[in-house]
Amino acid sequence: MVAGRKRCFDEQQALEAAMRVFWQKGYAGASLMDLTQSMGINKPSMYAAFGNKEQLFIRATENYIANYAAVHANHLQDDSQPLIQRLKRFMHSAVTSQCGEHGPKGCYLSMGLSEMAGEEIPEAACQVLEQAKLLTEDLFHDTFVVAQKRNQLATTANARHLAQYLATFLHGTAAMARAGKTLDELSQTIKVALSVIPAQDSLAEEDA
Amino acid sequence: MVAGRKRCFDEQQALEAAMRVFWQKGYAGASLMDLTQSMGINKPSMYAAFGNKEQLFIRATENYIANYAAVHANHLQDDSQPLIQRLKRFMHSAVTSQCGEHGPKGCYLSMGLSEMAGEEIPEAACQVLEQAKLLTEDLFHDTFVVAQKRNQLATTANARHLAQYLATFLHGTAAMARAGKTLDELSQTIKVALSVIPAQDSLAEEDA
DNA sequence: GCAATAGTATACCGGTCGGTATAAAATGGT
DNA sequence: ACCATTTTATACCGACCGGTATACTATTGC
Repeated sequence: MVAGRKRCFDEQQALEAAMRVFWQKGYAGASLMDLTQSMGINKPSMYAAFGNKEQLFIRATENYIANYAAVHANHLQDDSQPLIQRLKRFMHSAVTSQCGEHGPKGCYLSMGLSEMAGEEIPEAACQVLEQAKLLTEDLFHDTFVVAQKRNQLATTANARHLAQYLATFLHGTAAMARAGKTLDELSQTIKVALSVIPAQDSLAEEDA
Repeated sequence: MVAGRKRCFDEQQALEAAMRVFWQKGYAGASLMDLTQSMGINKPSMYAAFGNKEQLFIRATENYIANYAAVHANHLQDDSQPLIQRLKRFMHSAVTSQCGEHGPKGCYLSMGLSEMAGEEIPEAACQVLEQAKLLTEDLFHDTFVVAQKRNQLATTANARHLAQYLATFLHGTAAMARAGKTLDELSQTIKVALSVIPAQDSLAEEDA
C-alpha cells in the first residue's frame, strides 16, 4: 500500500449527498458551498476526488440513473404480471419517488433537462443528460411492443404514441410533485392516465 | 408636464424582453447583464423603472399570465363548441406556445414553480407564482363542472380528477417541449391524453 | 527517525453577481 | 439664460462564484 494520509470520507456517501443537492437546486443553483457542506468535506477534497463541479454533476447524474431511476423499470419487466398491473406499479413507484420518499421532490433528470434548455449546463454534462432523455420513453415503447406480441395490448394501439404520452405524463407528475402535489392527488391522476391503455388479457400464447 | 430628460425606451417593450429572458433562463439564471442587454437599457434605467430584479420578475410574470397564458383559456370558454373540441383547441394552443411559437420553449410558470421548490426565488416573487399554480387546474375544473351540467360530460366522471390529470399532463408537455420535442410529436400525445374524456353530445338542454 | 506521499484546512485568486453612487446629458418651466 | 428635474452612462461596491496555491497533518516504506 502506498503512503499517505487516509481519506476521512466515503466517496459514494459524498456522491449521494452531492446528488441530493443537485436534485433539489439544479446544476447552476448548487454552489460549491452547498455541495461541500452537504458532502461534509472541503473544496480541495472534492476537487481531488471528483475533478470539478461538472464532473461531480456527471457522476451524480449517473448515480441517480443507476440507483434511483432504474429501479422503477423492474416493475415494468415483471413478466408474471399483466400489462396494466406493471404500468400501475411502475407509475406508482416513480411518482412515489417524485413526491420525495427517498430524496428531494421532483425528478432529477427532468430538472436537468430543463436547465439544459436554458443553457446553464456545460457541454460535457449535457451529454449524459441527453443520453438519459429517451430512456423512459424507449422503455415504455419496448414494453408496449412486447405486450402487443403477447396479446396483452390491442394491436390497434400505437406503441410509440402511447410511450410518448406516458413519458410526457411522467414529466408532468414530476413537475406537480415538485410544486407540492401529494402522492394521493397524483395517484388519482395516474389512474386517469392509465385508463387510455387498451390492455387485454393474453387469450392466446405466442404459438400462433 | 414636469421637466426632465425623456425616456429612451418603452417600458412595456422592455418588460416583454425581460419576460423572455426569465422564460428561457429562470429567475436565478437570468443575470442583470442578460436582462438589461435584452431590454436594451442599462442597469440604473432598469432599477429606476422596475425597482429591482425581484420586482421586475413579478411584473414579467404578471405580463406572462395576462398576455401569454390567459389567451388559451378563450378556447375552453367558447360555448359554441362541444367540450372535446374546446379541450383539443386549448391543449393545442397551449402546447404550440410551449413549443416556442411566440417565445422560448417550455412554460414560464412551470419553470418558475420548479425554481421555487429549489428555494432560489425570493419570497415576494414566490407569492405571484403560488397564486398562478392552480389557475389551469381550476380552469379545467370549472369547465368540467359546467360541462356536466350541460350533459356534455358523463356525470360519472370526476371533474376534479380529470382537471388534475390534464393540468399534470400540461406540465409534462411543457417539459417535453423545453427538452426539444416537436409540436407534431406532442400533438400525438394530446390526442391520446384527451381520449380519456368521457364527452357526450348534449342530448338534453338544461331544463330537466 | 525520516523522507515520500496523500488528504485536509485555510486563505486566496480573478470573475461575476445584484445593486448603487456619481456625474453627464437632455428636457421643461420661468 | 438658467435652474430644476429626470434619464442616461460609467464606474464602483461588497458578496459570492468556481477553482487553486499553500501550509499542515497523517500515514507508509525504509
